[in-house]
Amino acid sequence: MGVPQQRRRAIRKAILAAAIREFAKNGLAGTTTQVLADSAGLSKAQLHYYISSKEELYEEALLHIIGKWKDIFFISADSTDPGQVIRSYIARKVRHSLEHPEMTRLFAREISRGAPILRNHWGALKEDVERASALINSWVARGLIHPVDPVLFLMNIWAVTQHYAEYDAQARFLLGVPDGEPLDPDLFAEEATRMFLLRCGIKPDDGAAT
Amino acid sequence: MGVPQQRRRAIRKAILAAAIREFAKNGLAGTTTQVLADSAGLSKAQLHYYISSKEELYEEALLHIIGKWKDIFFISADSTDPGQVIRSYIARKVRHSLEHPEMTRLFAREISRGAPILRNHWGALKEDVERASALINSWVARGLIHPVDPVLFLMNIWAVTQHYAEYDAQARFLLGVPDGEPLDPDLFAEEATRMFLLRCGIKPDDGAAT
DNA sequence: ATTTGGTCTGGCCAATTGGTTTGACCTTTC
DNA sequence: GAAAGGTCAAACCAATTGGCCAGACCAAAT
Repeated sequence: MGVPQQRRRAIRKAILAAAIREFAKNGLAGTTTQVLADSAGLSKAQLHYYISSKEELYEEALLHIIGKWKDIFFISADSTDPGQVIRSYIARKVRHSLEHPEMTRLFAREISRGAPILRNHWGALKEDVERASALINSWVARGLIHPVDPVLFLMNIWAVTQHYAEYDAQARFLLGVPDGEPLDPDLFAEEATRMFLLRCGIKPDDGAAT
Repeated sequence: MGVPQQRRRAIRKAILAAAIREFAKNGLAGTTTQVLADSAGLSKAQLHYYISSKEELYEEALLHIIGKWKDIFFISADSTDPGQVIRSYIARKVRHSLEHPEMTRLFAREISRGAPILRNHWGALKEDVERASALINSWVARGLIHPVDPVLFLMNIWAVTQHYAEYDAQARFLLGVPDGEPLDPDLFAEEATRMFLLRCGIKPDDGAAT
């Protein structure tokens, strides 16, 4: 691949990052192509040279996010210890939420609108959820955790772990963390893990079901 | 008050409801005054006769929401039973989230943007949180519940209870509930209550700390 | 009947928007 | 070195937007 190809790729990457950043802040309609261009360090004409339309860039940003998530939040079924699986999953999700809040925010915005775009890509989501549900149900069947509705359990984990990306501003205010300083992922992951493990009947410290 | 005054008030109410509905869907910039007018059953000119600007209407909608919440989500300290207080609080929040998802969504959008408007009205929030925190701390001190960071505890309750308003579309898809049918508040409230009570060391069934 | 005050309408305008065009510039290839 | 093709900036365009205005309408008061 030649140098120009690399340059092209770098620009596209910058555009995508800018898109996620800006769309997350003010939504599809609330983000002008001029703002996108500025945010990506390009002129407006240059931006339009690389993208076909604002709407398509929006969809691309969403697809990029769910693709990335599929990689990061894989639930490995090879561990026999539910406590460890849950703990690791929550820790990864919290960390990602705090490190890339724009992704979570953009995703939330889209769902909150009724998911007009992502609606067409829900097949993958369903698959993942069903795989995770099956795993949780198998834990219940083997008596490793207390009975629980796996879908509600998963959705509640998402709710808690994603909350701190979306409500970053509120959390900072209530916890007294200034804007420059990062929020501590361990603080949230700790508490969330304790809660969900307790829900499963697992003592947070030793990882064994009661 | 005369009939014309009533009419005026009814129109303003319709405008406010339309504002919450539409702003929640597409945000401040994404909502045109024409759409607001249509949604309120008025002409655009008529709308502009009743409001001074789109931005001000947006702020009014936000203030209306937090004002309403202050009334609904008051945590009464007169009950000596933490379990009952928590259970009632969660039930009210879930019910409200499902019955008026637009309010929760609009609020979430604003916070997610960094709360540029609501930032100026955070005094009230802080007060409420501090009152609730004091109550929770007193429970801990009296040994009624297990030790817990009250702010994290509260934020996690919000996360879970508000989740189903924001992620309504996703929840419907995963639970297989068609768009016409309402989501069952008890299903979510049940699970959430169980979880947070367990976190406090309260057995969900009898309401006594272990 | 006429005045008066509030309400409403259609038409209008200035500003902004997404996107295009034109022509210049640069790099590669022959 | 010149032809070709990719890249870019400035000007531009059509469409949309928030908001305004002159006057029509209308109910109540005189």
